[in-house]
Amino acid sequence: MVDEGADRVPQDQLSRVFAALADPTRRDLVARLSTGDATVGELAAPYGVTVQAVSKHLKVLETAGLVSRPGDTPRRPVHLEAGVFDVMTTWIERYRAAAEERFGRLDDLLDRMAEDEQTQHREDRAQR
Amino acid sequence: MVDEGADRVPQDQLSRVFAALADPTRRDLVARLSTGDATVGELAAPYGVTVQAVSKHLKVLETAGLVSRPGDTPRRPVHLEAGVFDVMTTWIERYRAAAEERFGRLDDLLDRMAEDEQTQHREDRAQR
DNA sequence: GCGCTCATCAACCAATGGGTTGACAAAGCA
DNA sequence: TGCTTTGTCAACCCATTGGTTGATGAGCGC
Repeated sequence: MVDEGADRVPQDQLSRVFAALADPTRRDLVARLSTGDATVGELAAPYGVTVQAVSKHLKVLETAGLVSRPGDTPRRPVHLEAGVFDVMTTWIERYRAAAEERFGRLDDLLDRMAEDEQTQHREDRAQR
Repeated sequence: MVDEGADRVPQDQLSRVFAALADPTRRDLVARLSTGDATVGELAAPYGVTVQAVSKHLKVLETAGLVSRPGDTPRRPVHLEAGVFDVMTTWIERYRAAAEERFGRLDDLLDRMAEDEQTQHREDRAQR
């Protein structure tokens, strides 16, 4: 309803991307992948969790489209797909813009109200 | 580790904001609030869920800082705090930028490799 | 003051999510 | 070939979450 026309981005993917980045470990994985591709083992090393857990995290990131892993051999590199960020920023900007525009209108309204109040007084003493 | 210095934005809030927006109902609430404040009842009306459920969603949005509700009387308006969007876009842009810069460097690297191949011949006189 | 409506709180339920351990498939190396 | 390393799959555990129903407070209209 409010979203009519916003379906250029499927709601599901939006949910998956936001959900994927809701986890601090996964955000950190993304952060590290932003500096270069890495293998699962390399990614798992710095954490206090098992490789299996990291593997799960990567699958979440993959189904969200944030990460790709060409091939299916061991030691294949994990690659960050930064393009998906656009899906989020597009959504965010849409509503931020709407909210700010509304603020703009509100500010205008307040300005006009304040102005009217002042005009009240000016009314009495002056018409220059 | 990769995040050193990125703590201007507390990880917790980042998690809460992303998690809040991972739910389609909550995204829709934000969308509708971007067009103007509303009461809980008004927000709940269009959905097939109970008012209690919407109340819970609003609490999630509130603890994420996405929404505020001044006062504590019934029928108080729910207000969108669009400023929190910056928390997300800041995070996103940081790593998008890093990834894109890396792509840039990769291109550079490939360029340099191609160049080196050509430079092989010049090697003879380039004493270093 | 008496109800009515609006919203929250509380308890509960089913489903999801992040984590573990254990078993297993697939390269790489002796 | 056989062993080791790397990663995934499967089952299970516990905490969290989105939803419900039921009861309880807080203002507003009569």
